[in-house]
Amino acid sequence: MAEEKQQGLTETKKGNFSEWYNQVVQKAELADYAPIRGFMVVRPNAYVLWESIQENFNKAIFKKGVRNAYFPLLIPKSFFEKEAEHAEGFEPELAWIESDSKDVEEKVAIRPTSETIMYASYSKWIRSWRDLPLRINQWCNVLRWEVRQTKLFLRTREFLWQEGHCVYETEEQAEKEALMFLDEYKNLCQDLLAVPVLLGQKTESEKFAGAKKTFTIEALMPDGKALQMGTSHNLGQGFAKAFEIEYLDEKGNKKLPWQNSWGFSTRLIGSIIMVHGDDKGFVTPPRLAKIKAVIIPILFDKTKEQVLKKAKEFEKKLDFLNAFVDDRDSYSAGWKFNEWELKGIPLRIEIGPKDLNKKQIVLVRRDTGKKEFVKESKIAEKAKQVIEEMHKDMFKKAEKFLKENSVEAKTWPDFKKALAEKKLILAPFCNTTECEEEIKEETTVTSRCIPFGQKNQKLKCIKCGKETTIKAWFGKSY
RNA sequence: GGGGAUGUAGUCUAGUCUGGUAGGAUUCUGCGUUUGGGACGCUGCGGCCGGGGUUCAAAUCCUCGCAUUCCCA
Repeated sequence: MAEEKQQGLTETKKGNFSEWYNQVVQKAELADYAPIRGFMVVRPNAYVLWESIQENFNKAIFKKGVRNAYFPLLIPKSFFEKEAEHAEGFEPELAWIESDSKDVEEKVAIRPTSETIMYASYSKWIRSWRDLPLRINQWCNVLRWEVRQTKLFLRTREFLWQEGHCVYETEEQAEKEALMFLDEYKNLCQDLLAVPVLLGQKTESEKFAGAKKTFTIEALMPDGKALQMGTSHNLGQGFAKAFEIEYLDEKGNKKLPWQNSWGFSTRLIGSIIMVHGDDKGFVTPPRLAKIKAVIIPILFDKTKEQVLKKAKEFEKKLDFLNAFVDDRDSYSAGWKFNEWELKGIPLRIEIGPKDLNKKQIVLVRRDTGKKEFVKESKIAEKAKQVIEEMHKDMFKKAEKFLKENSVEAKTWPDFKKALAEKKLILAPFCNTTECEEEIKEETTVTSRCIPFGQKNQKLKCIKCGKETTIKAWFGKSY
């Protein structure tokens, strides 16, 4: 009957994954294409997820002393010239503003990231060791003029993100906190989005333009591609030098501070769709969901009034889930089931005449479709419990997939075999740009990260055979 | 970076080869009957991606552009 369900998905997750993804995004009304190539409209169903992410993350970083602020959209050309590596990295993707205005002002570009514009302010604000550490975050949009094929949420020219930018007296502090924020990212992904991630450091060729070190969290998508979920950088003193951020220490000596920056984007929403979505549509991670339950009354003429009254009662009782009654008259119950499954509301509560008599309701989980009869008096408690179970089960399922699809390779043939199986591969690596280039040329895979905490090992690089002490994750990536 | 494919109503699609009144399904409006896994009857609204060209005549042919998408590296 699938072909008759015009509203539902016509492609499966195991079929054409890319087409399935596009359908979920559009049919669950998460995003739509904009009239300009490579741009997207974030629709309310997805924006509410972003707000939920913001709410949670703001709370976490506030406790770490971070305050939110907002800096300008436009960046003067000269700012890009101050830090050479940074400029070189972003130059190809910059969008310059053209203006018919007669004013001859300096050429400006739309921010691809805000290091430069923020640090210009920082250099004015920081005078003393007492001004440090300075920790500022901003939520904003950025623009990177991608030429590659775009994909809703995963790669668009404009996207929403947060970028934190901190300044410290010592490198030790800067790096320690870069790792601390990375850890917050991990918590956000795993505890809120139910997406397991691998932590590590980026290789030389994958690190951020202008950074000394880049740390990352990476997730594995169902098609075997890795998705970078967030990064944090030890920026060293390069930007401080370029933007003349200086301070006087306790002894009155002029010093250059150390910096870090860290960011994640609306790409996270793409990861949720891919990881948790199924053939019925989107599945909202239950802790993330703003509306956690929909109440569907089963209406018959004779009992309509009573059933609706009871449904409204539950709406109030379940206000903490932002539950709402779908009392639309023009749709059958079955239609509503399908619609809310497509849109991914975690819990469905059915109330019909049979339930009234038995003083119960029907509770259905979106992820497994499992139905349960619950006594009226137990519903709030039960709903809370199911939401937690659902989160844990969704995380476990994704974690199992990650484990089953990541392998260790000791030899180059092993590496290529694992690659053919679309796996994430842990392999000894010499961490040179040349070697990484060669691997990329031959296989199209890139390094994802170098896991933390590796003890000194005597290894030989998977490609060039040179001695090394580290292993790195490799895989295709978005 | 290379190679395909597609564009007709909110959605899916017929018509394109061979130029001649753009048809259906679904959604949507309204009314009535319905509602425990995509109900039904009647009614109404809504369309050829954009520019240029060929022609008596273009959804159809040519051309440029725009947009979307898939595969490979």
